[in-house]
Amino acid sequence: MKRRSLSRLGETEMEVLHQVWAMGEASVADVHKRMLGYRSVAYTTVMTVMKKLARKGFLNCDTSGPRYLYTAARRPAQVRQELVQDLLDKVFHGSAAALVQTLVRGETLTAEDSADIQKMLARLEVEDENNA
Amino acid sequence: MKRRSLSRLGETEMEVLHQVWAMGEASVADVHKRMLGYRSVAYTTVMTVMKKLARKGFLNCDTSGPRYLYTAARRPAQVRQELVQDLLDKVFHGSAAALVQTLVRGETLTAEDSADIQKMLARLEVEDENNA
DNA sequence: ATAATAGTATTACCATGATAGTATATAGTG
DNA sequence: CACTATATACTATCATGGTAATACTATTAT
Repeated sequence: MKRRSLSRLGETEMEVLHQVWAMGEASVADVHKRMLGYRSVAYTTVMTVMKKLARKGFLNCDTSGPRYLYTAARRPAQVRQELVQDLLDKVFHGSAAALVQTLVRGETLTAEDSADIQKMLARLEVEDENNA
Repeated sequence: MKRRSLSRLGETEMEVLHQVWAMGEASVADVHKRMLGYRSVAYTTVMTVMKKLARKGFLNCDTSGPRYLYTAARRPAQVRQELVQDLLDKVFHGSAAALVQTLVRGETLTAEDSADIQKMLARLEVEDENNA
């Protein structure tokens, strides 16, 4: 079976990952409680998902204490990067410009987004010049 | 249980969809032949995927002729838009700027990409002014 | 008309994601 | 030290995506 992109994450998995990232260190109970704030889910479901995330290398689990404590095993930025790359390849054949164009046309960009992005690109160009 | 995965479209599904978009109108054989150009896949696999895409509303199927002809049921731009929105929500909590920042930091942007994007944003601002 | 060909329908298997019930271990408390 | 509250382990169900073999049907060439 073709084990494609290791960064295959389901919706709930992503959700849980976000919670752990946000808390830095979390038990199953911690994550469960936070998730109950906006939707219903069983404690055991969260547990299963966290275990899967650990098996896949997204989380580390410290089992030395009375309750297991999970922490991020990989840098969030890195994980996000891979997810974006995935979409980029699959949907836009690798063209980042095409992706941004979709954002522009979809009216998903706020004025602030636009300004922020321009700032980032400007900075990027300065760096390029320095490296050249 | 309609929880779709992060992309709501599988990899092969996306691949096939791209082929149909590229050809405008295509039979299973057409798509299959093109796919064989870069990877091996069974004819029946392509057929099954196309049928699934039709059931999900991404493709229309004209069964009147001797062979079924599939066409896009929804505008590609629209579909891409949704896929990006999905990633935006799930991974970046809706922040387009954060997404682009990931692109920038991941060195996925070529100089042309950067230039293209700036052009798009500039155009966008002009439009905003006109609408204001 | 019949056989070969080409196309579609049916069916199925496996992996994995989403969800959760039940069983077991363990830490505090009286 | 036994008891209960809680956490984890095990297991199960269901949906869907990827893959494809096999069976059926229609077109075409002889």
